[in-house]
Amino acid sequence: MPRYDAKRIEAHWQQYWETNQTFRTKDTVPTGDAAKKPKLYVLDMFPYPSGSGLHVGHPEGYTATDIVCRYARMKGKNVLHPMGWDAFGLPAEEHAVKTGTHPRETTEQNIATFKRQLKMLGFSYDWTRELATTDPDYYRWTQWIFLQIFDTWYDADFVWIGPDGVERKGKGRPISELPMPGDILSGTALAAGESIENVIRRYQDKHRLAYVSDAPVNWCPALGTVLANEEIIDGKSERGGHPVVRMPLKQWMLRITAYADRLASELDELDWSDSIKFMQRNWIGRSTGAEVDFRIAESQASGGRQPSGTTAVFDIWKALRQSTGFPRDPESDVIRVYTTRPDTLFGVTYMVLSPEHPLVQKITTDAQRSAVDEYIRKSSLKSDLDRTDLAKEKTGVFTGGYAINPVNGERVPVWIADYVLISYGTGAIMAVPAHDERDYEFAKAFGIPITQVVAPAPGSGHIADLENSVFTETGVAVNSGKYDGLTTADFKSQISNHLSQAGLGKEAVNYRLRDWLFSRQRYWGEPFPIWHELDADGHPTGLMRADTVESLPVLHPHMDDFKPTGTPEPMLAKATPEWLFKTDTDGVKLKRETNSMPQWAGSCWYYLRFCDNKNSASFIDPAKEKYWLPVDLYIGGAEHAVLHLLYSRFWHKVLFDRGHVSRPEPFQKLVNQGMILGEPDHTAFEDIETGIVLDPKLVTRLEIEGIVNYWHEGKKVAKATRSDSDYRRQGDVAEFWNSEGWDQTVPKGEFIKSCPAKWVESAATKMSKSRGNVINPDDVVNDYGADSLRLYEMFMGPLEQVKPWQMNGVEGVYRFLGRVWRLMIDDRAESVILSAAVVDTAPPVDQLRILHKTIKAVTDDIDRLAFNTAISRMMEFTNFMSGQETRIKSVLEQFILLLSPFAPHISEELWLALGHSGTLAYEPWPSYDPQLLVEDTVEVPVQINGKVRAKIIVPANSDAASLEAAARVDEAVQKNLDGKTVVKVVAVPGRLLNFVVK
RNA sequence: GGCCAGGUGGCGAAAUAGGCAGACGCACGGGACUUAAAAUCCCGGGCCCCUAAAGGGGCGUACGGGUUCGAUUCCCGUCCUGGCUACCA
Repeated sequence: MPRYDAKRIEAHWQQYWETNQTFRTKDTVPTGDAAKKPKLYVLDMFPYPSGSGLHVGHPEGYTATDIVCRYARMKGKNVLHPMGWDAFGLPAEEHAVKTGTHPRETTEQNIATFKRQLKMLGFSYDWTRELATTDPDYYRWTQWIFLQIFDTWYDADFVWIGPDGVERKGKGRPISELPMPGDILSGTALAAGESIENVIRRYQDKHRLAYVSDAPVNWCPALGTVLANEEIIDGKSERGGHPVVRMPLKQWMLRITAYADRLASELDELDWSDSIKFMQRNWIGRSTGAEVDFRIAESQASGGRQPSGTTAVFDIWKALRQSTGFPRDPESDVIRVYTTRPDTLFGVTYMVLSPEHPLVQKITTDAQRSAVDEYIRKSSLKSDLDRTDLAKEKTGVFTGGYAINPVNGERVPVWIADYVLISYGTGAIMAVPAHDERDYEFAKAFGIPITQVVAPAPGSGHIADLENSVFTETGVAVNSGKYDGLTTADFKSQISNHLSQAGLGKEAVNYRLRDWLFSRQRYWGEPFPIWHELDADGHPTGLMRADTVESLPVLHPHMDDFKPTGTPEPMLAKATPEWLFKTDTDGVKLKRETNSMPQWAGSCWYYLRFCDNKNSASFIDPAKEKYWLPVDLYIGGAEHAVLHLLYSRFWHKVLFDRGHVSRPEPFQKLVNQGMILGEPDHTAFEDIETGIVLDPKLVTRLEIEGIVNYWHEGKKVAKATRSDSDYRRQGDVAEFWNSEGWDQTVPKGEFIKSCPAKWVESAATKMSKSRGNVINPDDVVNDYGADSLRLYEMFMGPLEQVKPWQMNGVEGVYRFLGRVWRLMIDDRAESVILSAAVVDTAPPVDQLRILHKTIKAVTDDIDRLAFNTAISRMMEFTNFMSGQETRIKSVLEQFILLLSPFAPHISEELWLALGHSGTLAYEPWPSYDPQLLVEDTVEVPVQINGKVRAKIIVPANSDAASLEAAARVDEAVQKNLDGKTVVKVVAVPGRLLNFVVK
């Protein structure tokens, strides 16, 4: 009983916090004096409640935020710290396919497990704000936000002043404000049998931020759904690693590309790590360059070469081009390319169309047609994986066609090759083998000429050796007619101007980011609040109607059979006709959209709902949004650095443009915790003869008379180790225990002579079920308690760093808590009573001093999120106090307050034992007296030529002269200075003294 | 291949406006308590050399250079590890 009993203490205080609603945040926006309290919104990335329960990686970030929140409450802040569940997703549905259990049931069970585990760790969440993305009350508003996006178009030219006073361009605006082109207004766009209203609706549908597209998508048969580009890695599904095929399907897309510029540029104002910002910018992949038109040569038969050189080229072209000017139909007689290096136009020696390019058929000559068709067929069969595998070998086929280089009139051959992607830029490139790596490889492979047009800038140290390597640096133009001698930068801006004046090209911006494929074919996702109109025969007309806000949420239909359809037909298409069809008030027949939303949808806006999770009239009360947003601190894994954070920022910006939220960015400060790796396994053996690493699971351990022998498939492979009692290492040699004692030292990497296997030390790796190295938080809490788990995860190392688990480390912090306990509790008494060493008198200066040092250090460290060093400072305090005969109660009290954010349960218990009642959660955070941090005397190292030769104790405020004087009388210093000439003395008062001698 | 982050004892790590390298913890060794063990408490420790010991000397923050009175910290080059990204024109 009087010993530190984590289990009893933790159960008691968790009960106390729950009964007293200790961490409930007031549901109203504070007014009057309360409004003067600063607010702090601290958010964890909410977990997907998987069937396997909490992983030790989860509490890492959650403990960090919990420390910040508990600290902030004591600092007098109004804290919002919620938790919820990202609960839609495939696993529950896959489970339903296997067992017939409804996904909702599985989800609810998993949530219950997660919730129990989180409560067991004593996090100070306001559980009244709990939400799950699968709650109809929640996804009602997910559907509502979708309708907002559906109702919005992007006006790229709209100029407006942001809330920060900065002028911005481009804004999402209501679809009703979309300007109509002249032919619609004049009625000339009217097709036979179609009303003008429908023509307008079709035009609007094309411009919505949520639109239906027929483009090729990634269909994953194994998962029974299409996947976003972002969900595919090396041509396989991110989830499960299943193959993916590309096929054209009608799918919902969100026009995230419209926001690409703002998503990139508005990162600047955020307090995120550079690497995350970099990854987001990289993903958006903005590049600037030019689009240039190459006219297709009139006839392949005409051998008449256009005059070479730059003479009047632009004039010739002006005459040739049609009067429509540059922005014209790219499928006519020009090949439009995108390039970031318009300065290399004179170096174009061929062009490449992607195999899917619409001009391929038109340009291909009869002689080449069969070869071209064969190449197209082959590349369409290639999965993305094959394309990556063959990345080194360039392939392609000549079409037989030629195009005219607009700057010099040269005829250049047009090829097709799958290294040019239809989905980026214009799907066609001008190839400059001299100055582009890929073009260089291709030209070398097919014997295409290489023309140098950029020379290294004088003095740059670069050389251009085009026989053997490509030159991609910037430099000075050569072989470029009148542009010769211009630097790359000057050339770029001049040529862009000239091209655009001549109507041959224009400056252009391209993004790597593609529009977001937003539909899935699964059951367990939000249904779309959209209906498709049907004509009298029951065929879709292509026109859509949105559900009214009042009719939300669109609930899932009841289904007993969760087997995928095996085709791209969505699961919801198997619903009953009652769910699928209705006749609208105007008599039009409607069919429901049967796709569902991807898992990302719910997580795009949950941080908003936490502020106001019971609101049935609106997704969030604007006053609450204004008060709580932005999230002040957002902590989660780096795996969400790109997708989740990009998607939710996009949604937030749409909501902002439409006036539903007051700021353009949701997450002010973002921190990514580093992954916790599995404990390195010391039992691994490599067969000396074959070099094969043996599966530790197949190695049997047999202990005879203190010697551990290992057997693998009937063969003795090694003896010794796992436990440290029979293995030890000193420097580069290992020693093994055998019957004679410690064996002779053996060089590292070898093993005991008689053993046909050598020792292999395995590195720490990701925790995974297959490796069997998953640590279950339940076990840790059971053995050591929640406070120890929390403390250990914070003590392991810097929050953002990847670090391996070591169960011994938990033991260490557990011992620390035991020491703290015994510092003040009499552990031989029957009940929890203060130890006799604790006295309530005025503290001696040394106890006071270390207390105030600790207060400062811990406070600063929490502010920096440097929890590992904060804990080590508290350990130092404890070590010091353990050695004190009497410990002053007031000192211990202040210390307990410092400890409480880290180890709240034991702290509450000790606070109570120290004579307080109730919780310490809102006690004022200790402050320190700077006077007490100043020592009277300091020890200063004395260096001779940079080497420490002595240490002197001097008054803390000694100046340079008195430092030197004190050092010169020191015996060791004198000895070292003897017979030498002091050339120079460097004195840093309070820190160091250095004699430079000869 | 490109970009980013990092390389410090047996291990996790600490210390950078350039100033005593290795705090704190683990593991290890020695001791105390105990019939014994566990628990707890105390002491030790980067490596190498000299010394019986006290003590002293040398080398040390991946490697090679540089700047400086002084470099784990700044600069240049090399090697290695982790992460992201991979034909984005």
